[in-house]
Amino acid sequence: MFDINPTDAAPIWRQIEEGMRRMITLGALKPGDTVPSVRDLAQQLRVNPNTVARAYQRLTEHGVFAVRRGEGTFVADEPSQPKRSERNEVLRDASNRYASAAISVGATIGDAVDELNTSYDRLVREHRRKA
Amino acid sequence: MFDINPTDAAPIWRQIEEGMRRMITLGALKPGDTVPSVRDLAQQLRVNPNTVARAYQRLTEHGVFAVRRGEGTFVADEPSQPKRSERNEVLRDASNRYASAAISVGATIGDAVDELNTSYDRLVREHRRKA
DNA sequence: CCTACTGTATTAGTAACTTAGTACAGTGAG
DNA sequence: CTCACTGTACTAAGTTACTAATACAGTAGG
Repeated sequence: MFDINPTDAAPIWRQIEEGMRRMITLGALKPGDTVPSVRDLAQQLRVNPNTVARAYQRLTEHGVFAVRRGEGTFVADEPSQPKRSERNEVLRDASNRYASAAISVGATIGDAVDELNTSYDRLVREHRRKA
Repeated sequence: MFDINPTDAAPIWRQIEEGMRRMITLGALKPGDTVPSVRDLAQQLRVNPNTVARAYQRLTEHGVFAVRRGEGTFVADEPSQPKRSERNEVLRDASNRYASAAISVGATIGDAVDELNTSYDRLVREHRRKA
């Protein structure tokens, strides 16, 4: 599905949330698809079910997932994309962090862009593989 | 000097450490320059002196700063740059995080690169202004 | 000497995350 | 109905990280 990095500063539930959003954006998960159950995904990722549940709840609150109680969790028919303003804010914050890190280690803008292309392609490829 | 974002997931001491490295990389701080005292910078950034001290200690351990006890802290005569392998690792990790966030909000690679250019330029301009 | 500044060390408090265990309500297949 | 599965809720504990408050040690200048 996707990888969890326990050493990352970002909490696991956020990594799961982001991973699910990535898969939807890239088409590896389509509207109506069933999502692994809380307990299954927890076992697969070797984390606590509560951690997965937290990510699923957030995604449900934001209209990305739809829950049919007793049946399971599904990708919403029209998974809501974040508003453009919010999207831009997230992108800008992430960009600032990356630019800051890049400069602090002496990377040029060219280095940073090259590395970004590599990372982006890798993620796209990873998820397309399982679509 | 530089801005601190208290809402950022990254701890303040790391933001300070990164900010100092940026200023050195961009020439806003040169070898031999004196650095604000722990308490001064703490007051300026509205954070606890210990938080600044932690950043300074790390920079000193890595050979970026030099301390003369009782006198103050200075930029080392030859501030050490991280090894290429470590530099690449930091850059790659940061790039992965950025790419992941970008995809998760539906940004194209073009969007991500544009935003990166903006952030990079802004940081360079900010520090050049005070060099 | 003494005051004011430097960095440093120690201790405590606070908050977040993760894990664990248990329990409850709803659905569907046998 | 019964059983196995769904998501959800709650409490508790443990760990870790960050921040805060205070005291200590060294240096320079009046």
